[in-house]
Amino acid sequence: MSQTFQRLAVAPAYQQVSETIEREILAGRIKPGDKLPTETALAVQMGVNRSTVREGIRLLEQSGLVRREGGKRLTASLPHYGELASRMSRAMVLHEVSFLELWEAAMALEPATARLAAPRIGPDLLAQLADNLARTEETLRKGRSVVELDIEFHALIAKAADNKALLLAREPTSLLFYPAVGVLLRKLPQAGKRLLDAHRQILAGLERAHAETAESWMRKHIVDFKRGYAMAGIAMDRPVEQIAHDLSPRRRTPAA
Amino acid sequence: MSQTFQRLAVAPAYQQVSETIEREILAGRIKPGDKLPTETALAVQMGVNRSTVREGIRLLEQSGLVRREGGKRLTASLPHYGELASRMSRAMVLHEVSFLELWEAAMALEPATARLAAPRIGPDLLAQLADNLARTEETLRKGRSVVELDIEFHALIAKAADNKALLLAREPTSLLFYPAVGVLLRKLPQAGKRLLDAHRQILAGLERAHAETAESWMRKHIVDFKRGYAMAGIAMDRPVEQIAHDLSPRRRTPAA
DNA sequence: GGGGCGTCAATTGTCCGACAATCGGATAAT
DNA sequence: ATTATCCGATTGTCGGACAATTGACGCCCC
Repeated sequence: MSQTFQRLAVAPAYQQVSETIEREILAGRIKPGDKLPTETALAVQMGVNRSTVREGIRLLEQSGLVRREGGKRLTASLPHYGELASRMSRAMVLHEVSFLELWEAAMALEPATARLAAPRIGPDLLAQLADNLARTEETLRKGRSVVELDIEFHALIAKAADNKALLLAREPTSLLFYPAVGVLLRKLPQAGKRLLDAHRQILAGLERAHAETAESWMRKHIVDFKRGYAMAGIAMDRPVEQIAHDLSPRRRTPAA
Repeated sequence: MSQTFQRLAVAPAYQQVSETIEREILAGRIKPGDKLPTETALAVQMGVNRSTVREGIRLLEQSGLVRREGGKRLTASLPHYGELASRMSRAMVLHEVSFLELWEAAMALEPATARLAAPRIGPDLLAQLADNLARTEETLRKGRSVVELDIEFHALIAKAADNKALLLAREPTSLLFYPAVGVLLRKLPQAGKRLLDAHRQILAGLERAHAETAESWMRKHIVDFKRGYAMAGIAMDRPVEQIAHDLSPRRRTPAA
């Protein structure tokens, strides 16, 4: 009854096409920005039909290694963080991630991000944060949703931390977490003031390049959300579902 | 000189096909595991050619929402974490992430993961960790590379933390970080013993469900890597490059 | 009756050829 | 110099075709 034989892997041609081109890019023989050969040329070189090449190209296109600008020639490209992150967050939704899980992840990521950002942030991002803060205040006064602004605030800090690994690690969680926080803000109006307050303190810490302040206020900020959920009596262990459903209406890349 | 007009987005048909099917899945009208209609049926329903449908399917296939088991009928599916993570780490390599960035991310993620794992880990994973430890010891004695085992050790802990958001956040970093640590282990043989020691302490903490111990030893463990890099005089701010090049030789899914 | 085997239609993977629309660029006209 | 016109190259989509493989059904034998 031994399971001695595995399925022998015969990859369809279109997959091999994709892998072949991918290897060329990964190995650096085709650099981001370079134009790839035309479909017909690829088909001839690889000895397959153009239709097959096209299917292979679709795979690369979705993985972000290749991109069609406008409607013309194919160019190699670096996968965009935004697309990766939004794909990941969609995956998380499908896997029914709960608010608690998001919160725990945010607890690990956001304070650390703030701490790193403090000594590295420059005047430009500080100004953007200040502007974000002002708009948040304004929006809050009008009683409108500050979810996008909240996401932006934290994303700006992540940018300031200047760490691509961390940026990519936190983005998917953030895309789901803050919308989930939005639910809270609607239920618990006073949470808005607390959010604004925390943002102010965090910014203050960053302005003084004071890592401790930035980190600890960020921690309080995140802790607050969980407290808010408890206070509002929202179930934390249930899937966040499609709260963030209408985000990322991504189509073909608009010209640069 | 105002940039008033954006490129108006005309999505090609194959992309619309992909988006249409994706919406059906995201909305839950097609559930993971369900079989999708045949290519011809889809083509007829959407009023496009089968080739076009196929190209659309490739997009979905790459995003993991759809999967072809063996060689037959198309089924909806949840994106696999492993594939997502390895795609992300490839992206990070292309973006030339440095060891320092990975280390900072690991510093944020791993101790928090260990802390969460401590009260949640079950006997099964504890046994697997113990086994991993034994194999690590053995492998180290033989002077062979423990990179895979190291990755596995930390992945097991992440599994024990039972947090999908965190699992997904740390995996891509981990896939690059530990191979980068492998470089260190080859240069600095005594680091192997320190690694083993740390793993032992972490496991001990987990066994006693002592979050503090697990977390603080994990922190020491990660800090050690940076110290090792400094000691070995390896540049930390340079891209990790294709250290993890031969990982993830993923082809089409072997039959279940 | 149940398990194994052949048959057969359905489906996929690949190929071929075709054509309108669009693009890049060169050339001519204003 | 800018605009208009033309031409070849390339992409997006289509139609049809066919071998290989699969799934399902029915048949046969024990």
